[in-house]
Amino acid sequence: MFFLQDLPSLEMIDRYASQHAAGKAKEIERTLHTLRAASRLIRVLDAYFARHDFSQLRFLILMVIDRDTGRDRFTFSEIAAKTDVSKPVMSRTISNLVESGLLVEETGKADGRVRHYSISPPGEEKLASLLPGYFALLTSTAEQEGIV
Amino acid sequence: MFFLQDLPSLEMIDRYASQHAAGKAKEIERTLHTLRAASRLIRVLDAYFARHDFSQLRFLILMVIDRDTGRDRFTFSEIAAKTDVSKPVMSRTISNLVESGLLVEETGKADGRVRHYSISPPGEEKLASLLPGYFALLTSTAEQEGIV
DNA sequence: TCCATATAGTTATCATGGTAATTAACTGGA
DNA sequence: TCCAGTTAATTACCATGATAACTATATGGA
Repeated sequence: MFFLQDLPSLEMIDRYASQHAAGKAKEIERTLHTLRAASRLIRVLDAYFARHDFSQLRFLILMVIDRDTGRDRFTFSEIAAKTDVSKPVMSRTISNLVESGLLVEETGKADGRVRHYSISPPGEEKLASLLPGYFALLTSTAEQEGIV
Repeated sequence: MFFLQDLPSLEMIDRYASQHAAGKAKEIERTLHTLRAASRLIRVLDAYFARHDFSQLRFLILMVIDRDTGRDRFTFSEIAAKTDVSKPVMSRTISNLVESGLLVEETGKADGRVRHYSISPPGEEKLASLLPGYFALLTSTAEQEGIV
């Protein structure tokens, strides 16, 4: 997350960056602006999921499993690859989803190390209940923050 | 942070969002793209500060105190207002900076509740040592991720 | 004066991100 | 066959974000 209420002015950026990024002040300003807008959007989304006793990562895990209409089971590694978080975080988060009954776990028959996961009916319901609000926030906040 | 390696395709977004955000698929796609790019940049910056035994927030605190050329002391509340994090996080992070000698703390004479902070010479040095790499990453990563 | 209320900051506790080290299961060559 | 190396996932531990509850100090009216 990036946290500044007031972004540095162009003049300040120039003062700081002139030695090592001369002439890039305008570019840096735009990047900081985008960074702050995105951080705020992430915060809004996190708060939305927290209000529903959920988290963005749990939501995204359900989504990446659900969105592939051709398959219903994915391995731990496949999910991890789609979501770009570290394995320990994925491990903990998936365990949470299994404990709360939103994912179903099966250990691989061919390879005993591999865990397979599919969405349970309650998982489908949870995902469906969160999607409208998610997309609504995504569009409205992005507009407010000037991301789009 | 936002975590998806593969963003949902336009078709998927349409399928998910059509009921509640009809016609906004293109907009949602752009927002998700920006969100992912910003998350990656934040991760790169965090890694940069971690390599230097620092954190983005500690850096930003030094910067907001330093950048105001007209003043050298700021109260806790002033710093908190400039940086948009919760008070407990600010409290912990400032304590850390004071313990490591980068900030100097004084308790207010007029009001015993208020804490004033100024940057120490080592704090100035630390800030100066981090600035070039920070702006370099900001420009290069932003370019790579297509933020600019 | 003195207490109720307000304000500044801290402490306690939790959630969720990370890396390093570990455990469990598989694989391939001596 | 069997063990050295590899791969899949977990455990242990830490950093940094949050909210709720608390402590310490100040203030203003009876």
